[in-house]
Amino acid sequence: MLQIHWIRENKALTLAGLEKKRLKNAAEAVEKVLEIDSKKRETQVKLDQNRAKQGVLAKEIGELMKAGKKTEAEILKTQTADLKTQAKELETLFADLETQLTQQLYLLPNLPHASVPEGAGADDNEVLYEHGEVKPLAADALPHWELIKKYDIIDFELGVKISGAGFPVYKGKGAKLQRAMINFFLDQAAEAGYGEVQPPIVVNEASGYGTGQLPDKEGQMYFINADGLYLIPTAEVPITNLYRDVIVNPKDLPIKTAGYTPCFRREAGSWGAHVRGLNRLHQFDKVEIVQIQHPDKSYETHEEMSQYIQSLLKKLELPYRVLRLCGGDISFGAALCYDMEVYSAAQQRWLEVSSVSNFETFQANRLKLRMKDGEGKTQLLHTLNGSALALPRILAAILENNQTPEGIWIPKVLRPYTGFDKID
RNA sequence: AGAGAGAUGCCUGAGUGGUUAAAGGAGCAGUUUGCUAAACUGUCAUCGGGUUAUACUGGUGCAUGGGUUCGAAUCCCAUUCUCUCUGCCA
Repeated sequence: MLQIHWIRENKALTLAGLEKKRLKNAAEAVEKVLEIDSKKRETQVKLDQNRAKQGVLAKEIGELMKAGKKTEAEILKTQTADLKTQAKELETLFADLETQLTQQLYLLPNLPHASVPEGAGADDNEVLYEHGEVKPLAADALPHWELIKKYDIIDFELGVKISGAGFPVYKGKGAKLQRAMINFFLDQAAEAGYGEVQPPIVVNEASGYGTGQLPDKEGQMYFINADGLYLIPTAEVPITNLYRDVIVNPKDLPIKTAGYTPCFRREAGSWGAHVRGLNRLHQFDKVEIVQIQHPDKSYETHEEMSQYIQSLLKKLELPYRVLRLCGGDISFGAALCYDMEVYSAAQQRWLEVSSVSNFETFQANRLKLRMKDGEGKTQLLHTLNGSALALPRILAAILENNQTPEGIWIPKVLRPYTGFDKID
């Protein structure tokens, strides 16, 4: 959430940023926010003055009562009564304006970083870097949804029976490979200095608001009605919310945390060849890395996280590219976002396997995640996160790219974890 | 799930209706000593008004939401959470 006093003082910058993000009616939205804000502050002044008077009167009444001057106290009481009726009106108005302001602010996305390219959608994203050779496959090469049947390592029909579409059952070497990847990613993260956590995979409403999934992406999350809890769409939610309402010591920065969790997404309305097989699931596994950083250093950190994620892809020997998302494609809360995509040879398309974002103070403002700066003032921190990595599409790419007549070769780095070197 | 106790700032913790969220600790800033340490002083949540910025100044905040009262950390109601005991259980 953007900070209202920042918008107040940087109206032009706010507007330009919102337009780059392709927010509809940006000018209108900014005007509305500022108007509510000014009314709210006006009301607060009146209310504060009213309360100040009430306080003075209450004190006087107290003294009169002590002195035994009951009739004089009664006179002052009638004055307080008038103030109280006024105060009640002002309080209602103030609360209403406050709600309105929050609701309006929730509608505003984060402002994009200066390096974010202009653009309306996925076609305008900037390719920053490509790595690895895209080898042509044999004419009889199969897409991963055929390979998993051939080698019997993932069963979608069984998943349908016990849960529904998009909930695959991993079997045999498929299940083992999943477990191997999780351990590999967690070990790598530990080596890179991330503290490991195992967070809950259901979260309350406050956590959903903290990282920005609520209110606008409510429909994307599974909701447990009986207890008012949401299944997490990503470990970003519980891990970042560990630091909700926390004032950290700047010496402890950056705070680096990693965790493995299953992720749940309803993905309402998705269909077609692009969501076939492992391309898009309702439940999948992911290792997530999160950093909390000093505002002056968050862009260095973003670069460092991007390099770290790329190092994983290199070790897995997968061809990949890095995109800098344009204003129209970048997510609601992010100021800067790189997507990592691996090339899926049999599908002949790029698959997003990671997304690393700097949220600047957008989440921290909702989380009330702060530090004390040099002058003893509280200041919002920056939050960043990235997938390192999401398993299903990595698995799809490994299956498709590494298929040979003898079977599917496991990347060398994973072999100590799987205990086998090919699926056949 | 049942009974009892409890929830106060970054942390510990006093406070049972009348100006003040006591006190201590951590952190930070300043002063002093040749460095460190120590000592001393200050600061310590949040929204405003005011100012170029200070200064100055008002409100709110004792788990959350209501209520009683001229006045609530303190009394009442509801909710959430924590601890202890009992029950159940991977």
